[in-house]
Amino acid sequence: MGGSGVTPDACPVPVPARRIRFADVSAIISGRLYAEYTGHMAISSDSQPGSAHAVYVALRHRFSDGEYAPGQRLTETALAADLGVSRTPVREAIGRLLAEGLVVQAARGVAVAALTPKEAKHLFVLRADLEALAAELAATRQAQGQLAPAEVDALDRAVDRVEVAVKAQDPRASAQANLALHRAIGAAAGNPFLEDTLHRVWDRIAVTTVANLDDPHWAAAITDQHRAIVAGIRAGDAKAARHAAKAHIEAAGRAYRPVV
Amino acid sequence: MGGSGVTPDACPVPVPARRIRFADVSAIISGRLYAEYTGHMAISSDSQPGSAHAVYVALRHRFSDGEYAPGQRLTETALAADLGVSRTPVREAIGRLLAEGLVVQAARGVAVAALTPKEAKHLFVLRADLEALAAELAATRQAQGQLAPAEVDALDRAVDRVEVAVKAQDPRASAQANLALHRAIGAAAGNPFLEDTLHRVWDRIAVTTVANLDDPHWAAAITDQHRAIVAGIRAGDAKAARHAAKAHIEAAGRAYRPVV
DNA sequence: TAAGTATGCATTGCATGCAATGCATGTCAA
DNA sequence: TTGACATGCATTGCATGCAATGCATACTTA
Repeated sequence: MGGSGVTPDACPVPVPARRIRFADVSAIISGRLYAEYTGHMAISSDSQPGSAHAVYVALRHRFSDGEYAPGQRLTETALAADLGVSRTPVREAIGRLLAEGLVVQAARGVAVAALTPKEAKHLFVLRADLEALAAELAATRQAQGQLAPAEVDALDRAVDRVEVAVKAQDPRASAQANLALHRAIGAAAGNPFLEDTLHRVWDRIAVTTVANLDDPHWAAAITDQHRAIVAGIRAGDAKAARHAAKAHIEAAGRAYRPVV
Repeated sequence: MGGSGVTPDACPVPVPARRIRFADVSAIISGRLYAEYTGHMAISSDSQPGSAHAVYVALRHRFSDGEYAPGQRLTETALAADLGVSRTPVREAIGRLLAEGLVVQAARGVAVAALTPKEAKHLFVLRADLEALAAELAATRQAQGQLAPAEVDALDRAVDRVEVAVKAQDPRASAQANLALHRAIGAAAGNPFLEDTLHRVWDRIAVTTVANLDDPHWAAAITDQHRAIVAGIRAGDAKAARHAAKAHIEAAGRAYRPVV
């Protein structure tokens, strides 16, 4: 389809741009709508083909592994060579990361997004409210009998795992277990959009969490707060769950120290 | 546009697309860290060069204008021809839209995301909480004297404009004014991450808002609810503002009817 | 030595070629 | 007429070429 089919006067499209010209021939397919999505909203990350997506996942992994220093510049050429693909899929993956705010536009390409203290504060404010909502919704579902007992039990076990890891002073395992718990709560809320938003926020903070658990004072308090949240959910007490979650994240925000 | 490449003065896409010079900024840094200017978080939409971004903005515009039917399929070839660019920037833009959930992966490419009633419900639950937080933060800032009087007055005027448009039974203007008001509140919250998240949610609902204001019952109530929110903000009463905002969005959610 | 300037090169951004894929349509047989 | 099958073609996905851009370094000059 090179440029051969482009009409010469097709180029100037006025800013309002309200004409759909592409409905010409093939846009609408025999009246059939393709809205057959299966709700792959949150964590749709997997089950997608193509190396562009593979690059995206790989980069994402490296990010949460803290493999790149905040502020570090990434060149698509280097990434392409590193991952053994051409620049096109790399470019596409970077575009998504850009849209998600995990990388920012730098002088010449992109750089790994860093968090200023002020940004961190804002993020934690948002996160506190989102997690409060998640806990609230989870508790509500529990009260309405929409939560499987196994799911609730899993929350308790997740809390246990965090406790063990924290006590073992294993920052990496702690962060992982902690994230798993919060993820589970997010899932228990049963709202895919909320879940998706939470993931965005967590990803943005990712590196932080590791550093957070170094604080012994904070480490001592974390399990109690986790238990309070899960207790609220188990009891179906939306208000209690909300407040516990909010308090927890706010405490986490106060414990936050930038990873310099 | 065969093999000649793009002509110097071609007008590929209807977007200003001013070049910004990073030179000044990055020359100062000159070290390895380009992490300073992470500011472009909320509404970073503009002030970015390149036709890929232009395509993204153009598509986004069309989406919120309801120019594409939900479920309608989009082919990158057609879009490229329509916008007068090659497939590469189109592909990149679509990637971002995909990441934002505004389009979904279809059988052969992507389709405009539709909202099932259940999804809409979830979306409004999230939105209610987010806007509640925004109102709360705005009120808090007002109480702390961080909000310019002009900004607060602007909120009132925005409410007025919605009222006028609704009374004039102009759905399109109503939707626009309504969005402007909510945007202003979001901005007054002073949290770029919250603002960004709100934008995502609004965009996902965009089409809905237009249809919403058709309901006369709802149209009658909307101004009072708006006033309650702004009154709470003006008074610096975080709690009142939060509750008013939450109630407002919940009411909007109930008034929601899918746009068939 | 420090400041200003010119130049080379790394890197991006876009266009396009080529191959793989799978949907849709037309054809043939029961 | 209806079903299955085969074929063609639209469309995507990836790689690569080419030109533009601006950073960094070396060089010149005061």
